[in-house]
Amino acid sequence: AFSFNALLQAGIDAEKFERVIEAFEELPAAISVQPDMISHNTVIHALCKMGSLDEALSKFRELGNEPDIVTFNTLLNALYKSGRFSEGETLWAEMDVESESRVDPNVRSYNIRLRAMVAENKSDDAIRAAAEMLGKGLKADAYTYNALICGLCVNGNLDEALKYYEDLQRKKCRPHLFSTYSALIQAFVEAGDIDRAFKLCMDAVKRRLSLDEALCDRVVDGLNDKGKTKEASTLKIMMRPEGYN
RNA sequence: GCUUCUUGGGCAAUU
Repeated sequence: AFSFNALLQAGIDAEKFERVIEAFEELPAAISVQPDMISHNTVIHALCKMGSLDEALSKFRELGNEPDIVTFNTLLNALYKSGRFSEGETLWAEMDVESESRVDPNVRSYNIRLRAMVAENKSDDAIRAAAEMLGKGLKADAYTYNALICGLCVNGNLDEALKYYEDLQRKKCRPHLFSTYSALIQAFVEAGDIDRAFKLCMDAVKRRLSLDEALCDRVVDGLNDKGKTKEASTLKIMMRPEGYN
């Protein structure tokens, strides 16, 4: 069944979703393999990716008590991503409920949900959910921080974003630094806090991270507007790709 | 142990 599952996954990688469904329906009888949970999850993933979310959901219902954490995560992600936030929340509640078929949300589940919450401009809910996650003993990872920081920046919740950023500095997990820094710097530029933006640029340089040129130019312009020409030229030199001389 | 689920811009990656 491993090679059967690998075949299904290969179909997803190649974006031949109809072929995945076909193979899932026809091959087991033809080559006498028993689809396992991974097979079911893979085909549900394929249905989600081809936009047949409702079909994916009915496959999920057919599984009864079988669905595992991957099944839930796949469907939650698809629901949230396609703008069906409240249905996602309903499914979350179903997963998170006390019953014999209970499935404990893991860090990935929370990461998926946190992204959805900030995308819905529900920063407070996201902050609460993150705290709840930590309260359960789950550890925030790079995805968690990235989702929170980028989402809070976009929502203009800069104080909270900075808190998570500082929190992140103390951890050793490696976030996706490019988007984390880009989101923070852009948000502070737009909020007119050019000093903070400059400081973040310098932090990024220290981490040997090359930032987006256009964004750096905006910081340079902002510094010049404030008469901070020394900082402006520092940043210009630091950011030059052929720099370090 | 190996196959399924969440973020990601560029560069590079010895045939």
